[in-house]
Amino acid sequence: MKKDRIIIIDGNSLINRAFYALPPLMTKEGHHTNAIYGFITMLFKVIEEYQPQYIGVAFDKKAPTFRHKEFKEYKAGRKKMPPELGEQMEPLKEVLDALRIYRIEIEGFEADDLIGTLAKYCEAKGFESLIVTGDKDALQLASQDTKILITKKGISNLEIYDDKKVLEDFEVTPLQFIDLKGLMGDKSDNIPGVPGVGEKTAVKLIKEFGSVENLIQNTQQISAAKLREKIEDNREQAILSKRLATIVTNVPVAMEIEELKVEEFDRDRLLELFKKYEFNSLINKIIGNEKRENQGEGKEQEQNANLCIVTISHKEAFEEMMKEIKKEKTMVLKSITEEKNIVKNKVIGLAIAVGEKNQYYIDFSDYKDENELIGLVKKLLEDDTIEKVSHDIKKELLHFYPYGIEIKNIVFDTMIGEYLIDPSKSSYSIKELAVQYLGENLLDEEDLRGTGKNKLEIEAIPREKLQTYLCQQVRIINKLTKTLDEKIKELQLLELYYEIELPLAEVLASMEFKGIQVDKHMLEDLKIEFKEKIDNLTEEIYRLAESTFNINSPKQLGEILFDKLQLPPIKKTKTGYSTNVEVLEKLYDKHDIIPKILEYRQVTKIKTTYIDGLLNIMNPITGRIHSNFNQTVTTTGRISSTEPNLQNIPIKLELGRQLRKVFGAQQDYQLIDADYSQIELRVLAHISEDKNLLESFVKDQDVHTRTASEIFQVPMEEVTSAMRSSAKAVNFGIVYGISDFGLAENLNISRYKAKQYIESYLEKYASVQKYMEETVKIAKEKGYVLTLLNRRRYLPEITSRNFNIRSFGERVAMNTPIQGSAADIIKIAMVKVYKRLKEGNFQANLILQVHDELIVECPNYELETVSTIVKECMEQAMDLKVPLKVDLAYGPTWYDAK
DNA sequence: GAATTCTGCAA
DNA sequence: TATTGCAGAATTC
Repeated sequence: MKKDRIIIIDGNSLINRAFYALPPLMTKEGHHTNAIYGFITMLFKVIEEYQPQYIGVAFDKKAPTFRHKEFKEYKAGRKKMPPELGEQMEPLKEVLDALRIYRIEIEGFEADDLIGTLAKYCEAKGFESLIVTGDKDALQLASQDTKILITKKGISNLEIYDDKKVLEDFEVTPLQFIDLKGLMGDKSDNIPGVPGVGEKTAVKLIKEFGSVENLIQNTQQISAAKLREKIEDNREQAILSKRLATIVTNVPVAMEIEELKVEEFDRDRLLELFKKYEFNSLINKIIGNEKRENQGEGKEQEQNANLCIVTISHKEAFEEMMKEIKKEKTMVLKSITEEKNIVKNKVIGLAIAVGEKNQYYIDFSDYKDENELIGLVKKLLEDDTIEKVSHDIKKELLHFYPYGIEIKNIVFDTMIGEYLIDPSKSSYSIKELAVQYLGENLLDEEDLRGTGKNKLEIEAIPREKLQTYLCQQVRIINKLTKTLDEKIKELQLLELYYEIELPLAEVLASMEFKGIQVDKHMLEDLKIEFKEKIDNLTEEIYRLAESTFNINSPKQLGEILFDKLQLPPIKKTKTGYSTNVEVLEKLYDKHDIIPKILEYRQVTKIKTTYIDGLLNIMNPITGRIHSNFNQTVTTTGRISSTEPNLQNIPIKLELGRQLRKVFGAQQDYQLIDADYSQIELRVLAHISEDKNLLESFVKDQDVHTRTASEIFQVPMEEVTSAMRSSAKAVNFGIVYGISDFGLAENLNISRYKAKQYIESYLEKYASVQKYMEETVKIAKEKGYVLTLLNRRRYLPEITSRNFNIRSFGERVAMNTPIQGSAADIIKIAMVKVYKRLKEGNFQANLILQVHDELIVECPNYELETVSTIVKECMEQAMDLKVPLKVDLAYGPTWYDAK
């Protein structure tokens, strides 16, 4: 018969391990959770792996133990538990209670003693015991039936020890482990041992004499005189140390072993706690397990349980569905396409939810007459009387543009909704939403396609799987719409959501679809030109270094510069020497190789990131670049751009700026470039109502010159360019949430001087100071900050007891309302421009946004009108206490339009 | 192959 | 130890 198995966990040891092994995790409300998370992950892992019949977690009690009574310095000098960990103890116990796992705690005894007693008891009963701990002390308990699982590096690796393994690894028996400690002592518990005896000597002695007692009775046999003396002088201390290190195995415990029997956990309570601590992956795991258990007949059927799908494959069925939709007036849609090309993607499947119960699914390859189908879908999606809801509607728009279909009457997007509710999340998938709001576990793309080399092409996914996947999604979206809408209302985000973000999705879709023209020939010529430059520089650098190496590798470059050439290392990174521009510039005159490396860096950056990058991603059909504009990435409300990032095309240095010549308007068109002048400082003037700052903008002064004049106390005419550029840095600093350290770094001046600059700024701009203090205060009280349109960002960092984290929170509190309000403003402008151009049937198109700048591709004959419209929409976007100013220019290329 | 680090580009 | 992003190359796991 198989033995019963018990797992005994050293709670204190394990939670400590988990705490230090994991990066800090925090909930929205600012509770630290990393130790709980790590502990539970580890717990689940051992339970899964060893399937115990019994389980218990032992904790230390605060009360002093017999060891303290015997030796009052016991555990003295031990560092107090950091509060970030301390606050996690009680929550962990709550979770264990929800798991219905027995907690073993007895006053006057340490967890070790309870574990030892329990293990010996179980051994006698014929159980197999597994002790999980991060502490080697427990190894003294190892035997054939009592095994010790010790955490190795991190938390996921456990090493298993029985008596044999202990002997193998440490050359002593488990019980002799105690003797070792008697001699070596233990710093962390403040057990003295014999001074001067370390691990090596202790092992040697115990191997020879067998035990501490035998050793001190036979000291005359120790040949080394010094060692003998040490042992003889510390006899009592060795004995005492051994006793302190001995785990007690006969604690009087009034406990029934049956209490430790594994039980069904309290599901609802557990999910509630996991939700509170935002352990979404654990929620997933539990729900996933339940699904698997209930399954029996395969995953598909289970996943289908909540679905009621009607498949549409002919006209009559489609029209039947259409009737149903018209009755309901609202539909949720989600489609999937072959991954080919943005301008000719082919839709494979379309799922539609109508009301709570019904899902329809159209498999495009099942439908006989494709033209007929497209016609019907067009009629449906363009029907202005039917409201459309989706998750990531921009994607849906793009899926249907190639068919000449424009989805009309879009009323909700759950992805954007959740983004406004909390913009700090790392992902906004339907799966996440389902877990968070409904506790449901869905298929995701990974389940569908697999990962790595086994990843399937979308075309290769079995049809039924695709159908289930999409129908699940529309069902969930439908369920979530109301909840999210209410939340949006509650947070006073209605205007931002319905007037700005939702219409913006369509603007972004159109920008992506349109793309921007690039000059392929020019790029190819540049590629050759830059390759030659790089080859020459490489050769030159190798010559100067007198060896070949990978110049791109900071590690190898560091070795050449700082070891071989003996240049002074200015700065270090986590892994070695820093070789960044600042460092290299300080070394500029120290060696001829440095200027070459700087040039090499500049040239390779342009070639690899921009020239090669752009050529790789050019659309072969349109000859244009269709960047992806993401609406739910930034925490402040800005838009981000990827594949490629068109928001960081070089401009500061002429060499890089030349690249802008490859971005052009098509024949007989111009690029109009319109950018806000000082939008962030204008926002700051508006929010803070600072007299000086307001006046600066109302009078349309050069704001940096004005700032210089204030800080340095000279008339504006006497401001030198050096003063102006310092003032400019201060203005930047103000927007970012200033610190003297940061300003000093940026201006390359002393921290003291930077502090003076800041102080004189805040003195002159007193209301700015007041605003900064106020916003930090509000952030601390409420836990979030708001933009002009109530866009919200939570700041759990701001109450941290860690100075760095808290300071970060404070800077973010100051910066987000400014950066975020500027983002609100340009988004309004984008929606307005798009609308005006569309309604006026202009041929011009908005094609790019770069945070404070809009780019429109415009036919020559519309130039004047469109320029006026763009300028007007931008300047009138919001009514502030200062005017919004827009600089506008146009030309055949982006280079010329700036 | 995925994740992380360093570097550097923009507003 | 200044805000928000994205990407390429090297390196590590």
